[in-house]
Amino acid sequence: MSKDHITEQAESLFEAYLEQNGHRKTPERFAILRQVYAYDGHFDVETLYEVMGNSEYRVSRATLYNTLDLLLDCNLVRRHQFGDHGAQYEKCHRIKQHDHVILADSGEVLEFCDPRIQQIKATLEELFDIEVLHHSLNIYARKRASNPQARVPETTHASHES
Amino acid sequence: MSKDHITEQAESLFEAYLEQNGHRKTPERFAILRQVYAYDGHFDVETLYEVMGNSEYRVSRATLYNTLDLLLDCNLVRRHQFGDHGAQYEKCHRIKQHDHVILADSGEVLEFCDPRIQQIKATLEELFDIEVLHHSLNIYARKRASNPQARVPETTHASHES
DNA sequence: CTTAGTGCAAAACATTTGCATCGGT
DNA sequence: ACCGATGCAAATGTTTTGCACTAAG
Repeated sequence: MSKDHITEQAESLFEAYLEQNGHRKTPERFAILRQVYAYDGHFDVETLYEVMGNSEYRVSRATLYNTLDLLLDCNLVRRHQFGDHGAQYEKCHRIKQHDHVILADSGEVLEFCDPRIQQIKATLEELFDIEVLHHSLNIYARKRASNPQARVPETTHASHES
Repeated sequence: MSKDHITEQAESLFEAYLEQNGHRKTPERFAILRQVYAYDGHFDVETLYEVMGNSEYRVSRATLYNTLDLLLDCNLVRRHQFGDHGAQYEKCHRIKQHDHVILADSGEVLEFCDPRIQQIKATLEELFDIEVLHHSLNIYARKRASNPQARVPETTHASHES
């Protein structure tokens, strides 16, 4: 979990972003970026705060919110609002765009990627004469009792998480 | 805005729901339902609270939240989480399912309905062996400067609001 | 040196909860 | 009469803000 290729790449992008926007390159910011990229899956601010407490740099919640905003702005993290309580964040290496299925019972989050969402966005850009910046697609579902062996259709790619 | 057909229908459904679930049919609950259905477009709890203050029945915020939960449960309203601050609600006559485009600049909300989202849901049901309960698709975009006349593609149906 | 960034604690905000009272059933 | 629903205010949990201090440029 120290410094893989993706994390290094993210650090470069972050550094460039900070320079270009006249923000200071503080050690806290990079410590947060590293911690965010060390994380697999979703996390909330409180969790990040706690785990940063044991890290090289201890940062305040205010700094976390501040830095997460910067990371959102340069697309190095994504923010999600699954339920009602508190936003969830996750790292975002721009490959591997995906959306989420939230299971009602367990709160478990599945990921999937369906090309049709891109088609919808393209259609909307024409229809409304807009430029789509990003989107959020959350499917709320529950596990089915029967039919244990599901087969995998062709268009959609799925992956699991936590 | 008094009592159109849709509102009457909603009241019947609400009444049936309350009976079947052993909830009391209080005047507050029906006053809220009527006010919700008098509303065109999205509203937040605070706005509803204020407008209810001038209404036949003045209700507390607690009752609003409580009643909105009931209305959500019987699918007479939908809840949305567009930005960070506070949920937005809207009435939901089960025809006319739609999703939202949020314009970054103005916060204006456009509505659209694309059949491909249903296809995606069907695919996911097979793929993960789940039963989709509902979904939330928000497209964040900004207006385009150029290309004033956009033409309307075939698959997507659009509507405007606010 | 200048001033953005930080930590801390207080404030703001939306939502939930506890409790006494009210009113459907 | 019973007990669920209400209003109010206090509590909760998350995010923001004010301010004095630190450190990046």
